[in-house]
Amino acid sequence: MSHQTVSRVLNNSPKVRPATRQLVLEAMERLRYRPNRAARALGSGRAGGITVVTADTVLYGYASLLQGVEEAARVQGLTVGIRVVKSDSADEIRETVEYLGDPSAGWVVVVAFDPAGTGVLRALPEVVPVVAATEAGGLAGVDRPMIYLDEREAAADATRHLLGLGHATVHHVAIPSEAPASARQSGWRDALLAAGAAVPEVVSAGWDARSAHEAGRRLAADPSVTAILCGNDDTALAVRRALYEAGRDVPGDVSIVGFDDVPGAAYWTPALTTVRMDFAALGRACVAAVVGGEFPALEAPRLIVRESTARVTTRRE
Amino acid sequence: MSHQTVSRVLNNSPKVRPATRQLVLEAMERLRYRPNRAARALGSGRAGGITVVTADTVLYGYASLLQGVEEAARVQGLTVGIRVVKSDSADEIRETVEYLGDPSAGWVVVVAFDPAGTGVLRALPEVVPVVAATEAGGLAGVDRPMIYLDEREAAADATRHLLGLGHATVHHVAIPSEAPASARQSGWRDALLAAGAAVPEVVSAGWDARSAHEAGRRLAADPSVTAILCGNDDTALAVRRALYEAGRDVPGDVSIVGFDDVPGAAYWTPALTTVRMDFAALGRACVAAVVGGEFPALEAPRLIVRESTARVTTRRE
DNA sequence: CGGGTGAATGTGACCGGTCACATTCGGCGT
DNA sequence: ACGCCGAATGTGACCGGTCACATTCACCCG
Repeated sequence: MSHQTVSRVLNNSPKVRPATRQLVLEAMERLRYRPNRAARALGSGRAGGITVVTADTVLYGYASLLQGVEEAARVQGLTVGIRVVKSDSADEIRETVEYLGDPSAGWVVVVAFDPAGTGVLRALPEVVPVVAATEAGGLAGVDRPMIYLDEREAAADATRHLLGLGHATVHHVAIPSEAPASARQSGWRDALLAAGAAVPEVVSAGWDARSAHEAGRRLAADPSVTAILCGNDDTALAVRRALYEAGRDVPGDVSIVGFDDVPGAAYWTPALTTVRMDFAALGRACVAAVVGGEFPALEAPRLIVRESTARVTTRRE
Repeated sequence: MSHQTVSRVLNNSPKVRPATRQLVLEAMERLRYRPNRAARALGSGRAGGITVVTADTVLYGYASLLQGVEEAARVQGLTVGIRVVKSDSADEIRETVEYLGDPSAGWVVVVAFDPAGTGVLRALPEVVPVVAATEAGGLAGVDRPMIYLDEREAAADATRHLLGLGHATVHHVAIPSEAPASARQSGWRDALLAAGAAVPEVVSAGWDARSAHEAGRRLAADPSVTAILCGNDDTALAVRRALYEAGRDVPGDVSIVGFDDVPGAAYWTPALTTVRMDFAALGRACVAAVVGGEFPALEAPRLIVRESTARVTTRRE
């Protein structure tokens, strides 16, 4: 029995008789043989693995996507590596791209939710097999497979929900990943326009709670704001805090809606009305796209109405 | 110039003249040469990387630790892989151990906060170089390097803080990772004992918000509980919700304390009094322990008093 | 029953480094 | 100027698979 035959059963090539395959499999079991991943990668030129490039590992969306990638990769027998790019500085992008240039990095999944991610995606040489998880709509001028969750309709739903509750308009606090033409913003804006409501200026916040809190303070100071659509749940948390500090009740005085539906959102007080985003499924889809396995259906993001939104009241006690 | 000399400068062996090294370095730059990681791993038998074994990637403690590992690994030029073990089922542990048996897995960091992690740690063959992030005190009967954050004193502090506020005793909701003799529980119990307070039965909860909520409901139903030390911040969130549903105000009627200090904790309403745990530093320390770099000082967990704890009132309006 | 044919298996080189060892170099003592 | 010795460099095998190609096998047909 030659090493080649063994190699063939490992890669389950069709050119091996079932009986022979069985024989090899038994021998492998008996000898407790485990193929060496490094040797495999070296010989074939490509690695049996995926590396995910991300700007963060703690934020819910990123962590959740990573979880999805890992899960899908594991069932396929693929290793998963992780590489964080903190910023979109030229140096950091260059280093990351060099790192990914090594064939043993394998397939690459870049989380292109932010400038760091998109920067890497743009700079990656043609030869590196990559798939990107992006904002809805993908990235203009990039010719790479891209997958996304399209939350445009859900954003519009959320806006209409608020309008339907009697709010004159809906304000929006954006997170860093949002472009002006992003699905969140355009869904929100279009719904406002369609309803003939005023389109307030977007307030921008960072990923950190502090800046979201600051954004919340600005809005809380304006008595005309009664409904806020927040870029994500973390933002909503800080905005709600700012509202509380200003003495404005949620949802009594102001209604808020988040994005993501973090695991605890249903347990907030008040429970948060938010848009559920299935980042883990997005991660699994990325793996399928890059290695070509079963492609899971991506459930569209949808609004989950809970307690943080309410009919506007004209109470003046 | 032989390939061997190049290999030597790559591994910065001392046996190469500075002038020669410089020459090689320049040539590498000119040729845009990048060493192939797979070939390196194959030739040397060991991989230049770390793989993190963890039961979860989304929960704050785990995600944060992973972030710390990645950061430290990246500055050392090490790759980082990730492998999740969802449960401590025999099959899953065996598969994970087999996976780690491959030399190209490199050094291993196992997050042994739970049965899955400790199971892998116990089953790992002697030859696999590993370091474990564990509960305070380490694991009995395991002869492996272990690093931990010792929150015993902080747990005692939190308990004393609550007692000092006039609460007769402090209840405790435990998370899955806690052993009865864990630092959290023994710190809490000892402080109670030292103060001559009753030691209530521990209420156990899972990682999920639902079970924490259920635990909270049980406590909320008992009018004698006025102070609760929660196993982590996520638990505290759900417990606080249960209290709210039962019509009990926080901190007016019941004071709660969490563990971890998740990024948003300061922005809760009321802001959460909690114990800050620096999981990222723990992750960095694991890398240092396993590859032998700069060992960062581990800051001891400490109580951060905010708004969710207050003096017990005897108001009966 | 020989020849032809496609499927199954074997052969040796090769991936890009590292390792153990051989060789050459450079400076020193005499 | 010679020889010596340790330091610097070069040589070839090897890690454990994969690849391209050669060979053998089994079976069918005339």
